[in-house]
Amino acid sequence: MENFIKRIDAIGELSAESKAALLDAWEEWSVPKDHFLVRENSVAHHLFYIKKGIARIYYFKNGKEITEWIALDNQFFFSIISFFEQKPSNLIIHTLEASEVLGIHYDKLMALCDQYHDIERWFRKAITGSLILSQYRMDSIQFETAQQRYEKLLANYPTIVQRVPLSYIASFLGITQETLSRIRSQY
Amino acid sequence: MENFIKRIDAIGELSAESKAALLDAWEEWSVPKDHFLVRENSVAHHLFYIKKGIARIYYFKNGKEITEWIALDNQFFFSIISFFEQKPSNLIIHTLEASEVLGIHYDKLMALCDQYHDIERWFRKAITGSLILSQYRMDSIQFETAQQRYEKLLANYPTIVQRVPLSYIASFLGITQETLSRIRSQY
DNA sequence: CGAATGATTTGATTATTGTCAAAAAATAAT
DNA sequence: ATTATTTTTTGACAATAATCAAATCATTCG
Repeated sequence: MENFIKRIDAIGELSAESKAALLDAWEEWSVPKDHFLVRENSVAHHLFYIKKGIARIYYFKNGKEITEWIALDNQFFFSIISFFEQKPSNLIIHTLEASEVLGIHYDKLMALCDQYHDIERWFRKAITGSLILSQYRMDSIQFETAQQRYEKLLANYPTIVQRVPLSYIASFLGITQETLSRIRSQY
Repeated sequence: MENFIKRIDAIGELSAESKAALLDAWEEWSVPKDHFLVRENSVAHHLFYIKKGIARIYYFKNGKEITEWIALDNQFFFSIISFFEQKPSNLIIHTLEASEVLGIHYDKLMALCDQYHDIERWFRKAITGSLILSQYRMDSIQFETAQQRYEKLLANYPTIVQRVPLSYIASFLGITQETLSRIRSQY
């Protein structure tokens, strides 16, 4: 639980009471490899945090799998559009390793935001962080070559190559697996 | 002021008191064409709303202008990273027509968020909208061809082509002006 | 172990867009 | 109105990555 609380604290300060209420709202699951946390065409009810393991967030577009995000140890992750709009989406969340996952239900989080002003602020800051990340990622997709994006990914997550199949990494980078394979052969 | 209030209301409900406080916090400027609302390497102190006119948000990257956003009538716009982190950025905001602009100062907005829980929630919802938009834009950049992106832009903002130079539109779409010119010649 | 299945690499070709250069068109200035 | 300046278009070519196909390489299972 240690790292999780650190991540919660890093987002924004909370009163003791609010923090206790927030921490209490998370459910915990231990799931095997190849488990679906969110299935296709369902509403994303939870915002997740991965304590241990790997989860892949992906969807089908014109019959092809598009990997939107790969969440490693100690990351928050969720299906942004489906979660906020509480509408079904084609987004799928699937574990690539046996994982320990925490999740908070949309209704519970909203209730906490209603009840505690500082949780509302905390969540506002969390979303702000997401938005900033999204801006950086957009810049990366638009202006960096496939090779630069791959090198950055390696620098940020050195273990990812050993733990995630090439095809998923390629699709996360927005390139084909053939292109990624050619980039790797250059080393 | 009519449309502005509609946009404020559309984001989220506010009590009469909060709404009055929020509305009171906006400053109003009438600026000529070619006016800089935010200069390079300065901190973005304001979140803006454009009542009338056009503003372009851009920055220099490797000596080239990159247009991050083009704000037309009745849109909110701001330099996301600089505003939230209150750090100087290379982002420039510049009017392309004589414009009427509203702006709220970062400190004032934060103070209102502290004071009124429902303004905090309102702002959280506003940022959520921004994040969702950002996700859709990322998808568009990654998977749509330049032509598809141009057609979408035309559908959403039919007047933009008459009001904004081609080179800015191209840079907003993430393509060169030569490519955009070739797309247009196909019609 | 050895076949079968799945993942990755390699090869050949094509499509899209970028780059650099110059021409043409549009706009502004004298 | 004519010149000057800016903007847009066109042309030739190069670069990046996609597509389709086949060949390796690795892993799993009987």
